[in-house]
Amino acid sequence: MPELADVEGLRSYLARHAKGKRIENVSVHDAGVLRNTSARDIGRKLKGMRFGLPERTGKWIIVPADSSYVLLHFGMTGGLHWVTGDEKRDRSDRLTFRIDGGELRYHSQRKLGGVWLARDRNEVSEITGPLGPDAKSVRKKQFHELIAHTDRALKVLLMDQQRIAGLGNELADEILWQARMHPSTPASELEPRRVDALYATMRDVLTKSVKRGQIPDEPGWLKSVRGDREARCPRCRTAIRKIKVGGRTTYMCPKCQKR
DNA sequence: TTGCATGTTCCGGA
DNA sequence: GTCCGGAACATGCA
Repeated sequence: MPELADVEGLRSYLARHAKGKRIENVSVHDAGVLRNTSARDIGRKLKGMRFGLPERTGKWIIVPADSSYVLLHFGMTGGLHWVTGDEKRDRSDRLTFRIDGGELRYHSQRKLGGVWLARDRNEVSEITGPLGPDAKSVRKKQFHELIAHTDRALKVLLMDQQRIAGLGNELADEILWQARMHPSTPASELEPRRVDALYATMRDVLTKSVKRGQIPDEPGWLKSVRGDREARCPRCRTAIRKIKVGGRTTYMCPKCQKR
């Protein structure tokens, strides 16, 4: 679930329910998601603090809590759940922030993401590591610079967080399918006009996906056939091919996406 | 039972 | 230094 669009959805969900509210306590149900803190430490540091406006960079959510920051990453499975009643905890709920009026639960099935604490902006960037400009807001000129000068596969570049932050396996496939470009195309082969087209498609896919908080699972979207046993291209009905690019399973249409 | 999964990092080799 | 493939992390599902 969590690529740029999903994470942006989680960010606004968090803002809607937790912004400005005081943290009463933090319960850790599975310390396996704590990355640079402990159950005791996170409780001690956050108790009494107020959540500020959460930000998103790439697939990270950074939430100010008074003078410090909470960083959330969701790996391949994970999310947030706001609970106001006495709803029973799910087995994948790993941590709960009890705040004014309810509980914000961080859940993650596979625990590939996690929760970090940072004291300042410097520590925040040490934790996230180097990130390129966010895919949602990168400018066209900068996109050209990022795509040029390398023979690496387009899909690999799009997913490289150090280059452009936020795109994952599904968004990269969706963008390349909509742009009708083969995922293995060496970036340097793209003429400037094609880079423009790729940029425009990326913007369009992201705008529509962010609006829904996920890639639209609708006719006309590659996402709608992802996982189907005998997936067919939503455009031309050709059998979708599954190949490996950059080590990841890649859905593509051999007819629409020529090299 | 085996393979695969929306992410990231580390390691060895070319 | 660059790039690639594979393994690892932990868990559930087909």
